[in-house]
Amino acid sequence: METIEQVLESKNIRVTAMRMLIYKFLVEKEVAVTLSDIENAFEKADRTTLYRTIKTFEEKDIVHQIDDGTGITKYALCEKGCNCEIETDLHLHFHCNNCNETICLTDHKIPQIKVPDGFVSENVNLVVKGICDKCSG
Amino acid sequence: METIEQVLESKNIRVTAMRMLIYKFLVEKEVAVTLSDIENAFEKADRTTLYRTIKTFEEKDIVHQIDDGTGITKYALCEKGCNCEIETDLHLHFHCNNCNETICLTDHKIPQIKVPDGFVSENVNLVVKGICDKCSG
DNA sequence: TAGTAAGTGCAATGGAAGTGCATTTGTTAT
DNA sequence: ATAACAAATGCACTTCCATTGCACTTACTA
Ligand SMILES: [Mn+2]
Ligand SMILES: [Mn+2]
Ligand SMILES: [Zn+2]
Ligand SMILES: [Zn+2]
Repeated sequence: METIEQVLESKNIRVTAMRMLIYKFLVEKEVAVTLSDIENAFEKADRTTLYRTIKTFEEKDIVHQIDDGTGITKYALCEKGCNCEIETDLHLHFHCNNCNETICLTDHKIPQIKVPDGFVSENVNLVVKGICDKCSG
Repeated sequence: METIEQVLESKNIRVTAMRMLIYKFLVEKEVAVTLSDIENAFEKADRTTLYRTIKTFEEKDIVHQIDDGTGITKYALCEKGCNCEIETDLHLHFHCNNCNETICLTDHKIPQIKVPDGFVSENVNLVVKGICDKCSG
């Protein structure tokens, strides 16, 4: 089991208190989070710091951004061994219309999508909306 | 061939100068447009009017909204006989990373997406990003 | 341990979306 | 045709999220 320090170090970013806390927060949350979510969890910290921390995490492929159509960008930890660097996010995302939460369905890869002649597909964003398992129960 | 008046009347909204102009603008554009695009095309008109016009068009299923991941909502005319009322937008959208334009691929329907047990899929947003036919030529 | 680079906090900005209210325009009934 | 009503438009203002500049603090490294 890798420690948080080890994760950060392996991504070549400095280990700071703030970063460790935010990383831990993301691990514990099982759903994608907004910047406001993080803000609410760390009221003593400055918004800008949280913002830049998550941006750094994004650049270093620690988290990936999710646009679930709510208009607010969400973030979730990349899975171990995910290679965002090479191609973006192959898995699909599910947004619950009831509880308003968004989760990564990392096991559900996006199928090959055909595009017309002349078009070149570089990546695909796929968001399914509906009712999540917790809400449909 | 239906006139613009006839289109608007068939959707039960009042025919006004502004609405006809915006409708015409949308027909001529072959790509999805932002509110700013419309704003730039009609500098004499007030933003609010344009905003509310497009919202009315959306409600009446004259246009549909597209979230292509750029963070700015775009709009495009619904195809004749498209039934947005029943289910949202079955076709996929293509966003060009080069010219930054987004188009409807109305012939390319979104495939059935499997979700895990307990999840209920209500609708799907699928955006393919890459290079469009004009830019790849 | 001094010097440098990176991280953090505060203040301010910008863009897009949305709303309240007064005015104008279109529709309908007399 | 005109009055009465409803819908459309214009203006001003607000809110929310994202983003930046700059000063200060903390962490690395020579
Ligand atoms: Mn994900
Ligand atoms: Mn479309
Ligand atoms: Zn739910
Ligand atoms: Zn293009």
